[in-house]
Amino acid sequence: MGKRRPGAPTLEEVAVHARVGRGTVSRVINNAAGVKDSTRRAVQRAIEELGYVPNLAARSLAGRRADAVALVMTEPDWRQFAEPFFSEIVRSLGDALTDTGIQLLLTLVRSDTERQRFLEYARGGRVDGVLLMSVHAGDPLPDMLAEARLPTVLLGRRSGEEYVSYVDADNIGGARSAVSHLLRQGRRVIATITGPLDLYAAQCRLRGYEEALAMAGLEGEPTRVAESDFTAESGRRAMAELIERYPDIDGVLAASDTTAAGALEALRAAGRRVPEDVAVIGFDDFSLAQRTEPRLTTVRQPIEEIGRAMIRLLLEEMEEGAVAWRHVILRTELVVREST
Amino acid sequence: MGKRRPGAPTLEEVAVHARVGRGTVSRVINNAAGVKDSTRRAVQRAIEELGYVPNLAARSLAGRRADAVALVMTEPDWRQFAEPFFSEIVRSLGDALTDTGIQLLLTLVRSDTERQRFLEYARGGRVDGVLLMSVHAGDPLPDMLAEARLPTVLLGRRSGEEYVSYVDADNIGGARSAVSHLLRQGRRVIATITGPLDLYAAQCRLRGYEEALAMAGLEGEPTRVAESDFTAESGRRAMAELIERYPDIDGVLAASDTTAAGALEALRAAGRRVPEDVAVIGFDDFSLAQRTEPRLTTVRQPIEEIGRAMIRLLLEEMEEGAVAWRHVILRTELVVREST
DNA sequence: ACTCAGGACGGGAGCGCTCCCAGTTCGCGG
DNA sequence: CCGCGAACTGGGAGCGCTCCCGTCCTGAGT
Repeated sequence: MGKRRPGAPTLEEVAVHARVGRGTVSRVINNAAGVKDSTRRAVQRAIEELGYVPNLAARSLAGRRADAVALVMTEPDWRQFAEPFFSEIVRSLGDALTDTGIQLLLTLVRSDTERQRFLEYARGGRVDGVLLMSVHAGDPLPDMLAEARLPTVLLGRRSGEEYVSYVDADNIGGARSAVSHLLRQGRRVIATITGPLDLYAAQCRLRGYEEALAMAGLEGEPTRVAESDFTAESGRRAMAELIERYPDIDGVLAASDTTAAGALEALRAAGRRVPEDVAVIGFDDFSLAQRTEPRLTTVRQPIEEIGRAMIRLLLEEMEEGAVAWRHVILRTELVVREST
Repeated sequence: MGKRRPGAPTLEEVAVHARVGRGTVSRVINNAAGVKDSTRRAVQRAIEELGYVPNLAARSLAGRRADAVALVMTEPDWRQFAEPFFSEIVRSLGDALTDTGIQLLLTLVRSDTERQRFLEYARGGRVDGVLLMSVHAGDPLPDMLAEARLPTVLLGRRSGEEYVSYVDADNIGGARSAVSHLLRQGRRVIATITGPLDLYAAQCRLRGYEEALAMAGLEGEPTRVAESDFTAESGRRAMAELIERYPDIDGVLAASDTTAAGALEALRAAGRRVPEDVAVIGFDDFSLAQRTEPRLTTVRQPIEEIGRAMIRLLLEEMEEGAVAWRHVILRTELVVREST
């Protein structure tokens, strides 16, 4: 299956053509020091003339590295997270890798078969490290990768777990400061629309909401909670439900900007003005937050930093050989706009 | 950068452990015939005991193939196409590959640098073939891949181009039959919401719309067209615009189900009943079409078949070495539900 | 008992690169 | 003009596998 381009020139042929040794050609294509300028140019001309492209399989075999890392997504997330979050993360990871010469490969793992196949691929040495998108609690993949001693970094913690490297945003703090902001504005009937509560991030945001109320001495109050799945549609439904349950509601923290956008629609439909009657806060601060009407106050997730941190941790592990687990929790920040 | 797990067992070690030759172990892990059952079992036990995993770099080097294909997306599409179309395609490609032992790798190409890097990766032999998502007209990637003699299959044609293999749906026919359906229902003021018209698929759907009107002898009529970018939001806007321009509108063909969903909202907001006042037809038949209110009549794209066809063409090219261009145009089908 | 076809099996010869050491050349002070 | 580090350069020794050919063993046929 799949004969490769036959007769592709080899490094050896380039060496002959340039009248130098293999070692020298190798040094040139790897930009290594210690080659006279004139020699280097000669080799480069030979490469040009022959249309030489290094064979990556041979390079991997000899060099014992793949110069590639995988970003693995499991089915559930990449559907619901799909839109902005996913694409933003991929972009920021791509940016963080641009000048490392490392290829970013996305892989979908939707079934046990595919998980197994990916594992063989990874253990077979086709990637030097693995990035995992929001892994669900029961997924055995992180452990399997650890067993294979493959450098691995998770995006987002799973509950409490420490024996794995991860990068996460301070969801608790973000939610807390959002709710505090509402309280400072004099709002008193504050509800929250959560994400799917089997996701640790969603649990954290809920916790932050509760903590802020507690800090304000409102512990006695009932917590007003509706669950969503991060989509606009579910946000609309959840908001409608909250309006019904708490007619005097005057503030809402949504699970994401998308959810908040849905909530805004529901509020409009119910004739409530934002922010006069009800203040709304989103989460994420993707571009959507600036296109809503009114523009959304939201908790900014530092996507760019998350991507950079993930790559940094992964590279460190690749360097040192996965001897320690690293955790980075990035600060979130409230961005105040017109909806509060 | 990135030392690989040191001391991973090699095929040689397995051979020693099982007291057989390297050849035999190779035959076992490749499921090749000509190994006595008892021997095979012994080897498998040795593999088990040593936790042996084949080194894919060595296998690629010796076997001259990568057992992987890349699915390349360029920035523009994977944002706007994003949601259902993209995920459905990936799913169907994944399914079509499951029992070939070939890994599907997604790659994002967002800049010239990344295009170049991917090309090196592909020409370096890390993949045996390339699948391209809806490539835009000016993209040089297909030609570069052809030059490198890498088997390549496009999803969706670019205008008229023939010197490349592709799989596409019959967009013209689909749009035509949708509009004919509306005409048969006695609708006379029929508009269309197109996709971005720099996309050939969108042009084709528009052409189908025009052809159906022409076939019905309505050529004199003005064509009623508004452009969208496939999102629900743009569908809503386009629909609102059409209502204003053609108050007596009684039928609409939308660019996609998502667009149609937006159009439904705009119609509801304008107090038009569907299908009594205005009939709406979508395009794609993704699951969304069954969740709208009313459920959407739509032109079904055979995603499953598209995925299978792409893989089939690619495997054929990989087998024969990219000597011919193959084209497959798949029939679309009108699925009538409640919105007409 | 002897022959011989055919199924099993072993292992040499690479695949194309990197690593690294030994050899060669160069530049410069004495 | 010689001596000596330092800067270059060449090429052997693998990396771990597949391919393939030659050998060995088995058992049926006579």
